[in-house]
Amino acid sequence: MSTIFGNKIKTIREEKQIPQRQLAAALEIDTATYCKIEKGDRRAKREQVTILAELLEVDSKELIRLWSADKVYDIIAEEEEATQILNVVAESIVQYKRKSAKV
Amino acid sequence: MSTIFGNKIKTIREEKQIPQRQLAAALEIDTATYCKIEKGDRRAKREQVTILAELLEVDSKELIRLWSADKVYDIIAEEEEATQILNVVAESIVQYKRKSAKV
DNA sequence: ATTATATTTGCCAAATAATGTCAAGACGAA
DNA sequence: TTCGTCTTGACATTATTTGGCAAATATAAT
Repeated sequence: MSTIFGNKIKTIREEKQIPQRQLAAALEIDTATYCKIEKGDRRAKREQVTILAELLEVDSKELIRLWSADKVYDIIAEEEEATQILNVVAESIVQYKRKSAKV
Repeated sequence: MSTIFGNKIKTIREEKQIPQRQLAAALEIDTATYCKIEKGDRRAKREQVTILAELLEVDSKELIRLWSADKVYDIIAEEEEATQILNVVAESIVQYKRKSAKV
């Protein structure tokens, strides 16, 4: 699994010198599970990302962005034309916005 | 669920005037399931996409691209900053390529 | 070296999500 | 109506994800 998100929270946590144990407790999960989240073996839940953002004092939107990026990355990394896929998606988003703007 | 892929195969199928029943048989699934794939209620499996590409005589890479795009779209459509997420992913891909190029 | 603390890993069970089928309904054409 | 096609909902089955426990491996302090 991808580690865009995990690396980010790990870096910040280490900067702030907070043990995994403490964050795990706040998320109400095992330290082992928390560890896996940092390593990219487990995916944090959305609410957990929010909680982490508070504890680590980072912009939660930023974290959500990285967390989402991980999910996307995992899907397209396996594919040859990863970048083109992103283009297709970007296109679709634009098209959708056009439609909803009309309404 | 997103319908980038479903719409595509539906359009082509109709152009070619092939009944769903026939494609469903080729994919070894119920017509109901095939119908759902076109509607975006169910996701085709990767191998099924390949088979469809052959039967519909479309470039399989193209279809895979749309099929992947659907998956990505579903992830980020819910998020506010959908476009920024795509940027983060694009960035990560570039970075990964840099690293692998060095090796 | 020994103890204490922190992190990591493997494996299993529980929870969740996905896939597929069946049965029934909708729709249009003949 | 009847036939063929398409669609939908409920349900069963499967696959994937998630979390905890226990054990292993760092890391740090004494």
